[in-house]
Amino acid sequence: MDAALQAIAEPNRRAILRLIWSRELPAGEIAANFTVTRPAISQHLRVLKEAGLISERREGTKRLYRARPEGLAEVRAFFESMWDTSLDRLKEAAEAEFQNDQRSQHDASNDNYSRD
Amino acid sequence: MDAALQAIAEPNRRAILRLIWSRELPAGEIAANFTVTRPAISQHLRVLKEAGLISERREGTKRLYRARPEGLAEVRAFFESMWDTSLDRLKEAAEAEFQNDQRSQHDASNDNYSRD
DNA sequence: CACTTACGTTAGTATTTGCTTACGATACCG
DNA sequence: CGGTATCGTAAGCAAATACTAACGTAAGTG
Repeated sequence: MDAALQAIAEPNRRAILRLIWSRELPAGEIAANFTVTRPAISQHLRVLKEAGLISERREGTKRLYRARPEGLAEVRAFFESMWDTSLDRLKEAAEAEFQNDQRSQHDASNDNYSRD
Repeated sequence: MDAALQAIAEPNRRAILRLIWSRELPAGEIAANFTVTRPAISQHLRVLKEAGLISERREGTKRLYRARPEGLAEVRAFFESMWDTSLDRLKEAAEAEFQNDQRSQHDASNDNYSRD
């Protein structure tokens, strides 16, 4: 899962993933959609493959790539787990609000980032 | 959203996020949970904050940090969108298969950078 | 066979990243 | 005021990263 998160942190790799999410494409056509060189895309494809996010299939001299949704689902589980624990927090917040009616800043969090 | 994905790609930052997901914690106590030095954690906190993933509150000489689920939700939207487009694709694929075998890239995905 | 197509791989490089060791800033307390 | 917590910032460094140019490889094609 660590490798998958690392892989999708790169914008070009996310674009690749989107490109071959539902249709299979040869490496050349994938690379044609980017400004970087073909070897660069080839390297990105390797990272994605080793992260389990895409699959490769050879057909003659071509290599067809396709996204592997199961790989991303693995990453998605990370977020779901976070939201599960977030229920604890919501419960705490609810209890606090029940005890004393204080409307200080329980939702503000807008732009109260302070700066020196 | 780019910054958020980049931020959670780092294992220590994910650990920080989990640590302050449901409870507010001062920087020192956060750092106490790691082997790296306190300044390193301080830098991670800055990255997380600039990515909109955490919020900071000052109390005396302490700085209390807390996760900002809205930030992660933003990232989660990325995954949802992937699955949404996947449905579109599947529908298209089904229709295409029903009608005939036609290969025109009418959807153009998005910005297709070109290169020679 | 030579030649082409469609790729990956290697070597080298500039930039970014995560870290540590100083140092600076701010709130507090006597 | 000086001294102590608590914490961010600056500088510097080793490692990782994303890239390009050049080369290597395997599958056709004549």
